[in-house]
Amino acid sequence: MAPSPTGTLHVGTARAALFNWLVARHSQGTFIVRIDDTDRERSTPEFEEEILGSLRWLGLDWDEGVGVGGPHGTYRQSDRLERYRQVAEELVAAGLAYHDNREPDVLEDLRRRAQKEGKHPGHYIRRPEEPATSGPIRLSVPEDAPVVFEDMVRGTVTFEPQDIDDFVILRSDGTPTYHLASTVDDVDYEISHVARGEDLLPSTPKHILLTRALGASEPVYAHLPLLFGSDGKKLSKRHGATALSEYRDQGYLPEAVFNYLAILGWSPDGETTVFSREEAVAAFDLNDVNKSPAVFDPEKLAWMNGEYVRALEAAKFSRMARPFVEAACGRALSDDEWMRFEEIAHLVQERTRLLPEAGEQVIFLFEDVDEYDEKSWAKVMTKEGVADVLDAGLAVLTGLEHWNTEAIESALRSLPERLEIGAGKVFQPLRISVTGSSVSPPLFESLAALGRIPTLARIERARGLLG
RNA sequence: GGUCCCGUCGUCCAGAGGCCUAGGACGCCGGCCUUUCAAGCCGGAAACGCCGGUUCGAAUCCGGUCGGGACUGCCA
Repeated sequence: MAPSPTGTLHVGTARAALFNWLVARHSQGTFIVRIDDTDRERSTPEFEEEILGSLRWLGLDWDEGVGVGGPHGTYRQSDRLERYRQVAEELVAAGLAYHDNREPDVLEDLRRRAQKEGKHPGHYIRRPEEPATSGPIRLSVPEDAPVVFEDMVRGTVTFEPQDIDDFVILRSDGTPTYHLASTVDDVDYEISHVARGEDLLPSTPKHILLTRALGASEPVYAHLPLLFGSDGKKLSKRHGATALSEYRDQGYLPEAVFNYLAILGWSPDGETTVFSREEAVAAFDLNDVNKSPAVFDPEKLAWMNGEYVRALEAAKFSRMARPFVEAACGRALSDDEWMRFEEIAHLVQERTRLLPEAGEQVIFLFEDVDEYDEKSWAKVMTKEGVADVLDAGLAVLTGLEHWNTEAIESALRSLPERLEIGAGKVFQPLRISVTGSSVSPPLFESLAALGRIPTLARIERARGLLG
């Protein structure tokens, strides 16, 4: 795994990392995280931290690389610039690469010519007659044989030499291009498997040629299908959240995101959708990964998150929900208030897919209800007899000796029969009066958690509005 | 334009010549449960891009076609 710290960790990159991790864990291999920061302009330490943090959050621990060390230094390309420059020069000395001092517009002409003739630029971007001693260094692409390789997800992939141009490996400022740096790293770090996005498939013959020029043999490649947005285009900002950290901040559970990402392009058997990390590790095989791109569906992720939220231990759910509840209320809650939440937390948990939803469900516990959901009011509170229901409710609740779920339930349960109306006709007006909406956690528990005084006050208030 | 990759329900994933009247999941629709909403349960609509070929038999193999995508930089 070799992210570039030029931005936050993208979900597509996270998925590639996830697959790398699965391969390593499945085969008891070594999962390595290195940093591709040759783009000094855009790379920052902050992004690097963000990316590593996101990886850890997802649960992708690495055995070797940035932060944890290993036999190959810092695993940061910016610390190896000299190594890359040396390799490039050795290749020049060996006659396998050359300096190219042609002007950009000369090269541009060659490309245009190729395009005009319906050919690949590789036909013309070649070593010039007169070798230069300055300028960027290009690799000399051997023109005698096609580059063929077995991709673990694509199968056999073939590139003709004319379709590969003599690409730049060392820029004129002496810094390596991505191709050089990443290939040298693969060789130096003895990488056995490279699983990366399909967008790098066209670069792979270059990497293979470079690897061979270095006298090494290439790793096994696996090019993962890309992630698309709902419009079938490469996933980007306009499709919603693309940074993994946004999901963390919005209260998604890492296990759920892990599971969802894993199922994009792979499945253990075609029947199972929800599975643990361990099950994924046990079943994973790069050969089983799909070839076709996958559309990232936030709806299914939300559902999946709900599966994991419901499976959470009660205490853990409360702990995780707290910041979202407080955010919904706009203030921190006292321990006393928090105990009231915990009374109905298990009921909230069942109704939560995304943690922020937990907050919305319990605002009524902590904030007074001074306006009501318009639709709910219109549908329920304007009906005949609602005032009588509230009066009756008020009467039985006021007389309660103990204020708890059981007492409230037994008091209210008798009302429908006594008033000779349906249960819903009794409970919905009370629900709206107390919570402000016709949708809420179960009524008796809600009233119990809210407390006697506020409950009665709210019913009275709603009763007053009915005139 | 060129090179390469891809093509099963709206979406994700099964299917590696007969087990397919194509299976599972999300979403959607209907029902049950129920004081609401969820959850759960039951049921439903929904796909092999198209055309040829190989074969007794093709979603599965081959060719073509159409469609989509990636790449095409001294970015990664």
